[in-house]
Amino acid sequence: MRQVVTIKDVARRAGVSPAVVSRVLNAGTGPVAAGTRQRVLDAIKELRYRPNIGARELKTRTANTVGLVLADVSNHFFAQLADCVVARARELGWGVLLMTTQEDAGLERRSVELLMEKRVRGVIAAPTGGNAASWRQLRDMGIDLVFVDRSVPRVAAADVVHVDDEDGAHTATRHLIGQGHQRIALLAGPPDTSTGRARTQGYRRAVAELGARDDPELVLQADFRDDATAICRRLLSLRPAPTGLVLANTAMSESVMSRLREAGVDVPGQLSVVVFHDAPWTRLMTPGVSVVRHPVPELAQHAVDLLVQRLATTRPLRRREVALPSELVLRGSVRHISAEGGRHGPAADPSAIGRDGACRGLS
Amino acid sequence: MRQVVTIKDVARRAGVSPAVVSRVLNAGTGPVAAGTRQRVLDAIKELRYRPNIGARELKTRTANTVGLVLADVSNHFFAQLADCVVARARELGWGVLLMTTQEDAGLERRSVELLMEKRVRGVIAAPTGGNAASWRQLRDMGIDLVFVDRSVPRVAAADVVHVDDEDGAHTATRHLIGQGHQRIALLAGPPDTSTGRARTQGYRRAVAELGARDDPELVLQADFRDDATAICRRLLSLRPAPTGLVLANTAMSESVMSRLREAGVDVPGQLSVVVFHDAPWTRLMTPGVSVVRHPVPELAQHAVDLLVQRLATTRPLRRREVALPSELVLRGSVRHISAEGGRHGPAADPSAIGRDGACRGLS
DNA sequence: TTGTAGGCGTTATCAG
DNA sequence: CTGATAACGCCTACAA
Repeated sequence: MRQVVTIKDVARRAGVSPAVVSRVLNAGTGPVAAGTRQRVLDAIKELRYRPNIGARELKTRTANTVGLVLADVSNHFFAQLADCVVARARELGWGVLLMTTQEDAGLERRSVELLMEKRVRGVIAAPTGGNAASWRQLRDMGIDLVFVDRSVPRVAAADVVHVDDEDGAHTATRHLIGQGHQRIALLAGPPDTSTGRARTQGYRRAVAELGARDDPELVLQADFRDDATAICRRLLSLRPAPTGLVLANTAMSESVMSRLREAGVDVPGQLSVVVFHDAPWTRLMTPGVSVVRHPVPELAQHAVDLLVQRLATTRPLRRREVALPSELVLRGSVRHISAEGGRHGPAADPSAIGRDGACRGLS
Repeated sequence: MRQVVTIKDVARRAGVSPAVVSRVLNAGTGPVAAGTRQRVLDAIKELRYRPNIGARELKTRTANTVGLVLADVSNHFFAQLADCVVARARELGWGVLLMTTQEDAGLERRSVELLMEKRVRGVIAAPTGGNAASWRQLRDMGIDLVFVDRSVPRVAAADVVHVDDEDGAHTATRHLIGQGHQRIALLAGPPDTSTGRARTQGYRRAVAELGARDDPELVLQADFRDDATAICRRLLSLRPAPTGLVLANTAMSESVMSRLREAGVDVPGQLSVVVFHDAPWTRLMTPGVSVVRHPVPELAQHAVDLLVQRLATTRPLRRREVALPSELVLRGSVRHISAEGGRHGPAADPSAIGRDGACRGLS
């Protein structure tokens, strides 16, 4: 970094002291004569002076940067989340330091450490589930923390905004059941994530309500980095073959659908599918894919708002939790079948095909 | 930000001076006895001390943060780019400050200003095309700059790594021509972006080689924020209707495809399409969409590498430009038609359907 | 091998 | 209204 124009240069140019320049920079911080102010402003413009935010933060002990910790921005869900957070943050004049973890707890820990050393003002994170100690230390340093989408149970001092995934999975599974499916597979995230657990629970509850045997083979909890091909092989080798699938692992759903298609699996003729997260591609498949839609913009907005509130006040707020509902969006990837033992009925249920309307609660 | 443990606290705890602590922090910076070092290390651990990077940067005048300026992370192309850049940056111990501009030159300018004030070490950006003065000032401050994907012609001091879009558009158009299409529409980005210009040129060159009349109506240069529905209406109202379409506006291609599908347009029966950027959804449509594949990971890697090289040396390097080739990936969205006047031939060309192989150069 | 002192660019306090 | 002066947390000669 070469030498760059500082507040002193501006002061000299304007024929005043650095203190005065500082005052015009942060208006309201002290008196300054109109004439002087103009001279300073001119000097700033002529010299193209830019204040050094780092130095300012050192002095004032306040940052204008927040950290955003996500697994993977190439996943559309996180990408959309990041986009919303960054946009909202910019409106408030903040910078966003983006860290990705690839779902790796080690990388996550180092990300948190870097964020601490950078003295960011707050952090929004979709945590892997581990690193409770790191998150706590972050909080101990006075850095506010909001978990979004996922959470870490043992970190009490963090706000959390998430989707009611238990209900979402329950609704999705119930929908399949309502269309006559009895053998329904689930592909969820690992049980050490809060979303993986919640979605599995919702699925299990629906299956239990069906009174069906809870075949553990049907529950696939894949690591986010697992190979989609292997998962599909496992899925397709289940006997008797499931007629329904709840695809609740957002990181893998796209590639799983791709593999299924390559394998010649007819959706919904052969397999009915409901996917978590309303990614754009679900609308482009033929037929469209029924999804559990997550309110991503609201998720992001609440996360930022919770953080803002904490940053605005100095006294400690008690922990808050926002649970947003998801909605089941019916398109054409679920087929109605006759109730007897998972054999396919002749016709697709028109009510479940081609519609893009939403339907909350039980299907 | 509450009071937090500083180097002095560690020094006091270890019974040494702050200077010693600093030396063990930055090993190799000066001598320190083994026993002392251990006491300091212990104190650091006990106090859970984290150095204040901001203060360090103020002193050493070097940052470990780079800025990343993109239009919109919910666009898969940029998301993938961001993911690669962030991942690579982390390996090198850097933080990445992400700024999105929504293709708005004003937002871009403010982003650049914030980056300057943050005194980031370098910036990687896919610029809108304006703000030449801002980019220059960034460089004047000694902040290294690499343009990726797009560039600003009037900013000489920036490296640029991009895709040979002229060739890509030419190849795509030639492919359509080779399959018998004579009336081919283009949807590109606005002409004030380097990619919009290059793709339009490549298309024009191919059309000129065909010897066909260059119907200006066929060239749609849409602003990235334009409404996909309006564009589709315009597209579908062209008379005689084009039989081919080069979708070279990455930000809109997904929604345009969506609208076309909703409008009941048969691809490729009615309209043959080649899309820029190999987004995952192109593989999920039926049939798969032929694409001009951009080497995004290489794009990101080169961008980071160029930046690293600049950051590593103090003497000024001369401007470098890396042009990466794209490749045409044939799937099933282009149909072979008989040569006479744009009427559809009976059968799809088998060589252009269902293949996922790549074919560079002329089709 | 260790400690002291000065300063990075900025803001805050307090005399003029 | 303005200007010295002293931090903020850290690094680095240079002196001990």
